[in-house]
Amino acid sequence: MAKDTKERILATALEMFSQNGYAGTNIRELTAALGLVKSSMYKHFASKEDIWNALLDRMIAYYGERFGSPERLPPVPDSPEAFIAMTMRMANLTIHDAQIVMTRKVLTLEQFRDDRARALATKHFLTGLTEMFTHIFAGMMEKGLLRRDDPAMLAFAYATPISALIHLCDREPEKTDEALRQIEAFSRHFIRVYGTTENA
Amino acid sequence: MAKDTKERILATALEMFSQNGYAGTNIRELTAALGLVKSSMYKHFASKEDIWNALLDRMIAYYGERFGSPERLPPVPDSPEAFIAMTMRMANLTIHDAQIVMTRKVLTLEQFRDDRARALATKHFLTGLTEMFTHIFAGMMEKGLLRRDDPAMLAFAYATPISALIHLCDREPEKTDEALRQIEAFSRHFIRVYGTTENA
DNA sequence: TTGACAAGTGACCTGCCGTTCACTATAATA
DNA sequence: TATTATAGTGAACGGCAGGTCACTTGTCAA
Repeated sequence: MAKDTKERILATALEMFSQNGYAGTNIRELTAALGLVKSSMYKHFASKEDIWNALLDRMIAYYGERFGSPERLPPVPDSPEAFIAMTMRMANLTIHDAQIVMTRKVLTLEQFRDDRARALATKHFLTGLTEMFTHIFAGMMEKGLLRRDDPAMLAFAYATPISALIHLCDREPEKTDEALRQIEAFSRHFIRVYGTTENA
Repeated sequence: MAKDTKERILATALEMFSQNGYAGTNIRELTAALGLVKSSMYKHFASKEDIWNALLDRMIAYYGERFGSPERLPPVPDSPEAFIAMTMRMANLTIHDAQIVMTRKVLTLEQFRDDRARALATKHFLTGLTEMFTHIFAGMMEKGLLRRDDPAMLAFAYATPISALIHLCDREPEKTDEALRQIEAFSRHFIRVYGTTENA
């Protein structure tokens, strides 16, 4: 085994932390899953907590480069159907991407004891999505696709129901299909209520 | 110390489990908080897991008797203002009642490893509130307070944003006031969008 | 060829975990 | 008063947790 051991430790730690939590994970199991012995871990990290901090650094950095900069904002859709399609693309990605799912789970489990996890959880679960949709809705209002209203309020009203269904999928993955159907139904409902043209 | 020790153990367990999780809680601290020594716990419960199961039994029973029966459904409001007032009453209760807050937190922390916690979490966070508002909105539509639409979809669209803000309060209690203001603003927005009469 | 270094090992340490058990104190019951 | 059940105690348990360390191995540069 080569130089990527540090990466593999982080990957496995994310897996185990997201399933059993930080306190419920031990170094023996973690390293054994990599075909190593627990003392080997200390060649790469100073402690268990060090792994946790490195993981959080990663998550924070990843979130920042992915959603932090304005140029990363998605393009404003050109039609109601394009808006629904974009929603479904995002939902599918965020529900099926193992990395993202594990990140959400670990933030869920550690949000009450770690301040950085707490802050990142709020971004992931609430403000991040809302800000993104605020931008999109402002654009759609300019294009005449949505009735004029407070884009931030609409974004909040749109992002949080979807977020609730994403959490449901994290909790009960067997309900994923049902949740995706519900997301689409809600998206269509939303367009029906807030849209300007009543096509399809 | 008397016969209510069992109750006090359960109460303290809920406190500690909701803060540090099941794995992050130990019997020594738990009993010490009650002025007892750890071995005393075993006069009341067979094991740590036994405490956990008893706690879950309680939570499930409490939820059932509180929200399970149809006669426990709240009355349908008679005006938009009454609806908003009811929402704020509910929100204040659920955000400030320590017992309820701890229940939500513990379900959040254990939802991925315990099947009963998983099921109860979905009820608490999603289906319970949604069903309640489905009933309320159906009644409000009958009374002509809401435009005719699918009450279940409206309930989902109303309950989940509020639920998201409740979770925010659990995570960052210092944002409680802001969250309550946001809930009221959202509630007014909702009435503006879905209501039939446009009075304040 | 040698030396230095990075990666991995296994034995060992300390400390805490949940749990058991023989015991005591108390208070109600017979 | 003697008996019995209940609640609480403290010492001890085996086990496993995170962590340290002297050591081996492999790689590569000097």
